[in-house]
Amino acid sequence: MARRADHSREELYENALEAAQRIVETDGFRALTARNVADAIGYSPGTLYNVFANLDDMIIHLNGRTLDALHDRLDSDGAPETTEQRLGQLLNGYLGYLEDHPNLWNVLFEYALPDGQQPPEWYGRKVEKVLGLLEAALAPLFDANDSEARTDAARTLWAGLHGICSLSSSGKLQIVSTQSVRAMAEGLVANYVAGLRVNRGEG
Amino acid sequence: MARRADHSREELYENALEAAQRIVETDGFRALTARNVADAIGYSPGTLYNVFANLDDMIIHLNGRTLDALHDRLDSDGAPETTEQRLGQLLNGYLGYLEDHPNLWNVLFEYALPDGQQPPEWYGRKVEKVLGLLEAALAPLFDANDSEARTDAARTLWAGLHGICSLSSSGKLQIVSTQSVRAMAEGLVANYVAGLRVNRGEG
DNA sequence: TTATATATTGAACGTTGTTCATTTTCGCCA
DNA sequence: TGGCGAAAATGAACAACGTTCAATATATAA
Repeated sequence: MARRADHSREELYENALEAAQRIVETDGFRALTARNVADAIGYSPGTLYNVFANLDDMIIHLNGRTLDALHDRLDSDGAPETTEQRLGQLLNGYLGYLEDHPNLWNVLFEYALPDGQQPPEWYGRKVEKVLGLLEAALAPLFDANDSEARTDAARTLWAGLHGICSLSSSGKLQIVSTQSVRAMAEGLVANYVAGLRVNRGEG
Repeated sequence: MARRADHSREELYENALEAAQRIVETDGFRALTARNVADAIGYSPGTLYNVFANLDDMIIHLNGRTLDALHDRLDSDGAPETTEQRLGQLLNGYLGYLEDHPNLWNVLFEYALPDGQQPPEWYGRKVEKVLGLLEAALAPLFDANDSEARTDAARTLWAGLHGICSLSSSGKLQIVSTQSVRAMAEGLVANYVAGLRVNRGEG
């Protein structure tokens, strides 16, 4: 028992996260245990602690992968003509990812670090990368030099979408149909953007 | 040892939830364990299972209390003149509660039942009661008979606020100041409502 | 006073995250 | 080729978790 040359540290990292992802997608967040992941990759639980600091750390890395996948899905190369079209494209991508990977999405947003711990810096960069797509789509609605308002708007829309999907998927919004989620999300984007146009026109 | 006449079942229920609340507010969600609650009320862990089906059930009842408290706080009797003033009042109440009871708020929104389980029906009624306040505030923006649009708008705003506060408090929005949260929340309400007015004017 | 019913217990079970002394193997150098 | 040092992997062990339930002690009824 030791020094198996089966896998490098990088391979172990990849295999563990792949297994974690499969476990979450198949059996949900509560099935994501150290022993389950270790079994899935054919190693003992202790080995995981050579790769990750602890389970929290592993989950954050899993969420990092999810953010990357979401970003790739949203970063399509189609060139829509209007701001509204581009936002609709992003919304479709977001809801589509949520539909394809509900459990992964769940871990991404519902998992919280203990107490007041903050995610690491590299994680924040991944978040910013996704938010950057939204910012770019919203750019036509703002003065080029008013980057703060643009950033705030992107965060607000992003958070608003998250709130709708999060509360509805956990049954905290008294919602029945899945159509209603899409309608609310579209309404949020449409009305918020319309409001931005109005206020910009006034300002 | 058994049948202490110390407390009735109702008192036990109240004491347990009070203890649970204090534990959450003091030490956070991860400190909310059956043994901690049992210790706090001077009973053994097994006794809790005479009052609640399990810990999930206890947490849902705790969240029910939180919803009641939030409702009472929002249901102030001031009579603001404009729709925007009333919405600002509700927003202040919401953010105020979040500031006063961050950990309770956290459990209310971040705790999710396992798998696809739904909250019980009485819990849904408490949610609807809070949403009703928002609906009433938004009523002037809709035709009296279009209750569906009104309901959707209330849910959307409610969920949007939740998203902003949830993501920012867990460090997933790259936000530094607490002022920024308020600014985003105010921006969400202002722009969304402005958008509602525009679209209603068009329709 | 005795009997019945029931509230309460706390030991016990299986599982969790996590640690670390031990063991085994790899890679290198003589 | 032989062996030595470094390091990877183990898995038993620990404390704490949710949960169960036979045993028990007490309140109440007879």
